[in-house]
Amino acid sequence: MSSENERQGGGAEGAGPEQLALIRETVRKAKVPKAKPRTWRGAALAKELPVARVVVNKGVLHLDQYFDYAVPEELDADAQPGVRVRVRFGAGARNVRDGRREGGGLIDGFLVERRAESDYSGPLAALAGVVSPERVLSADMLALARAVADRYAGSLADVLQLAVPPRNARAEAKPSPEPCPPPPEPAAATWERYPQGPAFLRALADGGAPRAVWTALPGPHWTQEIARAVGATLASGRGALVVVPDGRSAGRVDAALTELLGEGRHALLTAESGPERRYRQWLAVRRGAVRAVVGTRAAMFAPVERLGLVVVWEDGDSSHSDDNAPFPHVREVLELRAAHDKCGFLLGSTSCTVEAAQLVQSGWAAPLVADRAVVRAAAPLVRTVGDGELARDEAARAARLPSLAWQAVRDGLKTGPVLVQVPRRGYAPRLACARCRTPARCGQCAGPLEAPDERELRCTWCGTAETDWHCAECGTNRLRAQIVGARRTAEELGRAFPAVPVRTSGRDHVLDSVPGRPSLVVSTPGAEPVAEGGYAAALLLDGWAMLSRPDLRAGEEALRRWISAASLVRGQSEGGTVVVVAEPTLRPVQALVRWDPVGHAVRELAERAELGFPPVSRMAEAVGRPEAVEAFLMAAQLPPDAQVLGPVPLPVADPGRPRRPGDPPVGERWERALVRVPPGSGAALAAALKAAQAARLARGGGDPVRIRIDPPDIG
DNA sequence: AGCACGCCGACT
DNA sequence: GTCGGCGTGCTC
Repeated sequence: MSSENERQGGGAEGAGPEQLALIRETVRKAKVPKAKPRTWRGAALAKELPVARVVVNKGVLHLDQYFDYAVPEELDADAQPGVRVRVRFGAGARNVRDGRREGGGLIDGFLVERRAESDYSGPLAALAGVVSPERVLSADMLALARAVADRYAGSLADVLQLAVPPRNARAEAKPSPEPCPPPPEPAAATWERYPQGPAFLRALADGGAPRAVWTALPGPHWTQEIARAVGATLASGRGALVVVPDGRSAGRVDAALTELLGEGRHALLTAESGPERRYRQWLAVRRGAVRAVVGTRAAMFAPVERLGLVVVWEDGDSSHSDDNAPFPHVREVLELRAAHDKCGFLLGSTSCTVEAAQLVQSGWAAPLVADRAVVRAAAPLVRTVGDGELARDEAARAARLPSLAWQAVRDGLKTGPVLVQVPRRGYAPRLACARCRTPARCGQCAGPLEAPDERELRCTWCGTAETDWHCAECGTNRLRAQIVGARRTAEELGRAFPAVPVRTSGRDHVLDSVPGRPSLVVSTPGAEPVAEGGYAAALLLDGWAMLSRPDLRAGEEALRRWISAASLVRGQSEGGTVVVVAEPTLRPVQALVRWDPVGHAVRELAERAELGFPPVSRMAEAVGRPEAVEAFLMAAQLPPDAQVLGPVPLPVADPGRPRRPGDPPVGERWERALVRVPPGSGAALAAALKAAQAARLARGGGDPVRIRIDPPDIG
C-alpha cells in the first residue's frame, strides 16, 4: 500500500496551483509578520501539543486535506487522536483580525493527530468542541480509509462516512462486555473435503496469514466452514471479519458461529439491527471486547483489533459494491486490509469471478478447491434444453415447457421440494418477433421496446407507446416475451400438480427456508430459500433474459445465479437434478453442465487480457453532459499509457431499476467516456482523475462530471 | 457549497 | 464620498 499523501491530504498534485498558493502565502506572511500558533481571541491553549490536525466531514475533493486547529486548554484532555470534534469551517472563520467575527458554520470532523506546531502560516481557529472522548477512528482505520480513497479517486471524508457509523450517545454510555479469552482450536471437520483445507485452518491457528480463493462445494456446509476458519483465527489470539452479501447469509453465518463458539464472542453487523444496537455492536468491536465480526458490506470497515483473517463470501454478488461515493467493493477493500494488516484472506464462493481467478493467476492467493470426483458427487446432474430445440418442438411449445423439464419436475416432486428459478419482474429482456426473432424496435426512434405489463408496449429510449407493432422483417404481430412466459409457466406448473403446495420467494417477500416435503418453490435469482435436506430438482428459466444482456459480465453473472440456485439441490449421488433452459453451446451453460466455474472464469480472464478489458486493465468512467465530459478529459493530465474510449451516449438504464443519485436528470442525454490503463498504472490513473476533478470543483464546479473507478457495468 | 472580499457604477 | 452590484477565491 502506498503512503503517498500522508500529510496535508491528497489534493492538488499539479505544480501550478501549489506554486501560486506558495506565492500567496509568502505575500501574506510579509503582511502579517509572525503568525505563529497564536491564541485565537486570546484563549488559553493546551500546554503540550497545542495543534490538532483535523479531517473535516466534507466529502468534496478539493477539501481532501487536513486542517489544523488550536486546542483550547479546557479541551486538552478530551481532544485525543481518533475522537469526533466540531470545528468552525468556512470563509468567515478566517476573518479573525478583529477577534469578533465568527463566521463559518460548525461542522463535524475527526481529530487525527496532536502536534507541537502547525505548518499553516495563518492564525489557527480553535476547536469548537469535542463531541465525545470515545476514540472511534484508529490510526489503522485512517490509513485504510486513505488507501481506499486513493484507490477509488475519492475523498477521505467520504470513505470515513462509510467506515465510522454515526454516533449514538445512548450506545456509547453503556459499557462493553469483558473480552473473552481465545477459544480452543476447532476441528477441521468438513474442510477435509478440500485437500488444502486442513492446512489452511492450521496456518490460521498458528498465527499465519494464508490467502486463498475457495471454490466452495454446493450445499449448506459453507457457513460452518467459515465459522471454523474464524474459530481457528480466534484460537491464535487474533480477530476475524466476515462479509457476506445479504442479511440472510449473515444470519446463517451468525448461527454457525454461535454454534461453534457460543454467545458473546462475535458481533453481527447488519443494517437490519437498527442504529443504536448497531453502534453498540460496532463499539464493542472497536473497544476490543469482541474480536469476530460477521456482517454485510458496511462491515468491511469493522475496526477489528489485531485482525488475523478477512473473509468475503460470494464476491460476484452485486451488493458487495457500495452505492455511496467512492463506490468501493468489498473484495478490493478486504484485499487492501489483508495487505496492510498482513492478515489472512479467504474469498469463498460456489461460483468464481474473473477477479478471483486473477488473484490466483497472479499468485496473490492460492486456490482452495475440492477434487473433481468430490465436486461431481456433490453437485446435481445438470441437463440443458436449448432455445432452438424448444422452438422446433411443437408439443413442447404448446405445453410451454419441454418434456424433459416436465419429467424432472414430476420426478423431483416424488422425493422432495422442487425449485423453479424465474427472472425478476421488471428485468425486461429485449423483446423479439415470436416467429423470426428480429428484435422489436420503436417506430419513432428505433429504440428497444419493453412490455411493462402484458397489455402495453413502450420504447425504453423515448417512451413512446407502441399500439400496433408489426415485425419489420416478417410482418407478424406476435412478440416473444420471455419474462411473462416464465411467470406463466410457473403458474401452469402449479396447476399441473394440484396436490402440491406452491410457495413463492422474491423481492418483496423472501422466504428463508422451506421444509423437505414435496412442494413447488418459485423464486427470483438471489431469493431462493434453502430446503431442508436440499431440493430434489431445480428448473432454471432465467437464462434467455440474462444472457441476452449487452454486458461484459452477462455470462459470469448468469453462471453465478444458476450455480447458486443449483447449489441448493441435492448432489448427483442423491438423485439431484437441474434442468436449465438455455442454448447448450454457450460457454456459461457448458460450465454449468460440467460444474466448472473456475474454468469459466479462467477463460474469461484470458479473453479480457487479450482485449484489454478489466480487471486485467484498470478502467474508469467519466459521465456527464457531452461538453462537460469533453472538457474534463481535455483538462485531465492522464498517464501517458492511458487510452480514452468514447465518449458515447450513456446506455439506457435497465427499466425497473430504481433511480440512483448521480443518474442523469430525466430527459437529458448524457455521455460516458471510459479511460483504461494497463496493469500497474491504476494508481496513476486514479490520482490524475482525482486531481482533475478537484481542480474542476475548486473553480466553482460548473457542469458535474461523475468519476468512477472500476464501474460495475461496462457494455 | 457557502461566504467574504474587492473593484466597478448610481446615489444622498 | 459611500452604498452595493456580483465576480473570484478561500476555507486551518
